[in-house]
Amino acid sequence: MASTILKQLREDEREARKSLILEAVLKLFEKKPFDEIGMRDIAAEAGVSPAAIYRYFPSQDELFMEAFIKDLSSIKNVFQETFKEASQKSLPVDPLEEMGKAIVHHLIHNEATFQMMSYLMIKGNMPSYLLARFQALQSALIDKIIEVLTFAGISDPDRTISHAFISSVMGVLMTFRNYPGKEIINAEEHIHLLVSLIAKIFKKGLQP
Amino acid sequence: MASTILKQLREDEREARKSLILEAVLKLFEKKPFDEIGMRDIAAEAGVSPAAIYRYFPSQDELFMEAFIKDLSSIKNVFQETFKEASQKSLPVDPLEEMGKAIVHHLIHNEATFQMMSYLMIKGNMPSYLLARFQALQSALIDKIIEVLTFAGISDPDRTISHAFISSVMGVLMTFRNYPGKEIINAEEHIHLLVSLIAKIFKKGLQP
DNA sequence: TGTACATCAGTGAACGCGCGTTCACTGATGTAC
DNA sequence: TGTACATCAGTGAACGCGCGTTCACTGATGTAC
Repeated sequence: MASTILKQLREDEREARKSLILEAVLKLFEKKPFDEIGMRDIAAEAGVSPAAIYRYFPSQDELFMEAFIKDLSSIKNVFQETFKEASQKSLPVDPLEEMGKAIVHHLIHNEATFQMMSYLMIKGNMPSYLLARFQALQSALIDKIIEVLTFAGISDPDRTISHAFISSVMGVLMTFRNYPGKEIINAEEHIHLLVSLIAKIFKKGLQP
Repeated sequence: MASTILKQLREDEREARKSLILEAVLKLFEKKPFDEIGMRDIAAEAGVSPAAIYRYFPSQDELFMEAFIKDLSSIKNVFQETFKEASQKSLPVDPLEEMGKAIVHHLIHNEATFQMMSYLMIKGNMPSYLLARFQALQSALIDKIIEVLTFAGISDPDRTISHAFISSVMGVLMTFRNYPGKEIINAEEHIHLLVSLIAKIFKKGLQP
C-alpha cells in the first residue's frame, strides 16, 4: 500500500522534472529557431547537464516533438474560446477572421514553433514515428477549424474549403513572417491585413 | 588581339565548366531536398572531385543559391507564355488560375527548389549576401504576378491583393505538398483542386 | 625549335568543427537483515 | 539502530560521425627567350 503511494510520488516527481526540461525548451522556442537550439543550450536553460536530459527523453527529436505538440495544442484552446465567445455574444465578431488572427498571432510570437511547424509541413521524408504524431496533431487542428467554419455558416462536407482557408492563412504567415526588409512589427501588421482580406474574400466568394 | 580572343575562349570554357556543375546540382535538385545534397554528391554527379567545385564557387551556399536562382527564373518564362497565350487567344483560359497552376506544377516536380524556396521564406536570420539575392528574385516574381493580375482585370495599386493571392497559393503548396498519408500524385491533384478553388473564390470575392 | 619557367585545372587525403550522444563515475536515497 | 547492498538521478569529459573545406601535390598547357 504505502509503497505504491511512494512509487506514485516518485513518478510524479519524475514527471515534474520532465516538465521542467520541456518548459526550458519552450522558453528557448520563443526566441530561437529550433534548429539553432542545442542540447547544451537546453541543459543550461533547465539548469542540468546535457546528459541528464537523456534520462527523460530518448533523443533530441522526441524532445522537440513533445515540446512542439505541447506548444501547439495551446492554439486549440484559443479556438475554443473564440468559438464560445462568438456564440455567446451572438456574432459581434467574425469567427473566420478571428480564428485566422489567433493562429497568426501565436505563430508570429513563437519563433521556433512557427519554424518547426513549417519545417514539418515542408519536409518530405520524416521518420515515421515523428510523422504519425504530427499528422495526428494536424488532423485535430483541421477538425477544430472546420468546427469554426461550420459555425460561421460555411458548409463544407468534403473539407476542401477548410483546406483552402487554412493553407491560405499559413501561406500568408510563411510568406511574410520573415519577409526581407520588413521589421517584425510591420510584418505582423501586414500579415493581419492580409488575413482579414482573405477572410473577407472567402466570405464573399463563397456566397451562393 | 589574338591573346584577347584566347582569353575570351578560356573564359567561355570556364563558364561552360561552371554550368556543368550547376547542371549537376539542378539534376540533384529534382530528386532530393537540398539539405541532403552534399558536396561529394554534386562532385560525383558532375564527374569531378569535391575540391574542384571550389574553383568555381566559393562555398556550398553560393552554389546552391545560384542553382536555385537559375531554376526559379525559369518559372518567370512560364508566366510570360501564359500571359501571351491568354492575350492572343483573347482569354480562353483564366490567367489567374493558370498562373497558380504553373507555379504549383513547377514546385511540385522539383523537390529541392520547393524546399529551398520554403526554407528561404521561413528562415529568419540569413547571411545578408544570400538574403539580398533572394529578395531581388522574390520582388521580380511578385512583379510578374502583379502583371498577370492586372491583366486579369484585378486592379491592385497597393499590391495587397497580389500578396494575398501569391501567399495563398504558396500556402496550399506548402501545406499539402507533403501532406502525410497522401501519395505525391494525389497530393498534386488535391493541390490543383485547391488552387483553382482559391482562384475562383478570389475572382468572385473581389467583384465590386 | 628547344628549354626553363609560370599558370592553372584538378585530385585524394586529411583537417577541423559542431553537436548529439554515451561513458565511467559520484553521491544520495531506499531496502533488507 | 547499524551495516551492506541496490537503485537511481545527475555529472564532466570524451566519443564519433558527417560534412564543408583546405592542403600539398600532379600533370597539362601556355609563355619567354
